Amino acid sequence: MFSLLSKLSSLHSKTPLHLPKPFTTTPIPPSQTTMNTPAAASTLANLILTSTNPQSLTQSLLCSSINWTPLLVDNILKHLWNHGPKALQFFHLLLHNHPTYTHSASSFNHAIDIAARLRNYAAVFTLLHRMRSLRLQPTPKTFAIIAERYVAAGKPDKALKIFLSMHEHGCFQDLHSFNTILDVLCKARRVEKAWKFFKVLRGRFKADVISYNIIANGWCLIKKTNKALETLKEMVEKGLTPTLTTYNILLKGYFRAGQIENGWKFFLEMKKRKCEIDVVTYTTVVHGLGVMGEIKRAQKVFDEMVEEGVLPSVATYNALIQVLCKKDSVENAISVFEEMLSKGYVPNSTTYNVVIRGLCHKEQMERAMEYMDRMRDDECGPNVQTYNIMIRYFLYAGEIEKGLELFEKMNSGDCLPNLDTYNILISAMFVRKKSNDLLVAGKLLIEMVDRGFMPRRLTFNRVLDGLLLTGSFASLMQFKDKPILNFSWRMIIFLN
DNA sequence: ATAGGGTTAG
Repeated sequence: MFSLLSKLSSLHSKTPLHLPKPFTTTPIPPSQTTMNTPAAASTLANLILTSTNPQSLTQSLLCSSINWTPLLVDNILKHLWNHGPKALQFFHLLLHNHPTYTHSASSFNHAIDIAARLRNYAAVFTLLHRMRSLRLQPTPKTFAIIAERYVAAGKPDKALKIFLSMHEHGCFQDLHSFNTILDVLCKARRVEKAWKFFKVLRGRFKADVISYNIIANGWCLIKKTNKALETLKEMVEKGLTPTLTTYNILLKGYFRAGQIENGWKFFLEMKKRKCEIDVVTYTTVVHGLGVMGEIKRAQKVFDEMVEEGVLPSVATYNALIQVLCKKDSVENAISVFEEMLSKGYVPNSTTYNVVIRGLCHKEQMERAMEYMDRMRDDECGPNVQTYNIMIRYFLYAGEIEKGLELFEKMNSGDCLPNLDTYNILISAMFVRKKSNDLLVAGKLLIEMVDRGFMPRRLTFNRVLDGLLLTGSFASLMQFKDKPILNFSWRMIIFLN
């Protein structure tokens, strides 16, 4: 807590420190005038995470003169993304207690997203109504968020229902929002449902090329390339003209379905027809050929694009580096990585993650760690995916302590573990058959549930069985008493 | 945040 405070004051050392009121127990952040830098959001997020007393947290966030802005609030909510309950606690704390600050529509959207992800639909609708009473009209984005969460929770009909009732919430449906709901369904692989819905309403919304592209892409995602073709045929019959995006969708569809020669022929056709193929087209082909092990051809296409004057993007490099890692050698992948640097490209977290995964796969954990450090030096620090890769491979190699060490590191910093992290760690706690590992698994299970993540039933049963068999259940129950209450409450819901 | 290209293990 005090190290946090010193970080806060070092951020704004020129501003005087406001002394806490005599009765407060929690240190108060110093006076801030422009506290909306990413660092400030991270510091405040950590303050919220580490606080155990809601009242003193309220004091800290309200008594100080933090200059609350929508951007700062949004950034804090993003930091707390993988700790939904804390994120909502913070949002409500400002909503109900701050004398002057009012949340923006964007912050409301974040809060609604988090509440919906926790499947707390009552809270979602309360927030929706609160938005309206504050005269912040819910936007089409708000409904897209709710629909997406409904679909993810296996309730696509609820998603359609909320879309159709948008106007009752003061937001009218148009072609944009129609396309959005179609995309939400398709991305969640509910293409059949999207297609039926589309056929009923395409006349009313005057479906355009984008609508058809969305549906075609959906069919491609579930590897039904023929269905995509049929859909596009229908589109042309309706007098709509395909765009380059349409062709790129189909091209990707062939490769994804493993129809590599169809994809290749289609690519040649695109070139012959003189439709201006772009960087996306080339990236699709490089990746598509590469994953099928056609490294030479992939490399050739990459060279060809440069000759044709189409500039590769970071995504193109990422595709090439990935397929080299998988089907060629990490060393060749790394030389492409270095080549990309020398040409002035700035690698992103995907680039690093691809390289790191390649190294891990070749059991070169130390080198992988070095690339993790390089990420820190660049602007993009290691993200959840980076940690998950490293932890997974450490555990896989039997280096459980190192995996746990990395977990502790992320848990105390500003990169919170997600559902994958917990699943990876918990399942590794059963390999050594040590009773202490089972205890750790139990703690992880409590922690994940406390943060709003739902364990799979199998995970839950394995952990409980393990604890009961080794007699560790009692000692687990002494692990902090507050989370356990929350834990049992949630478990009742979980077990119905 | 209206459509297309890079991260995911088994």
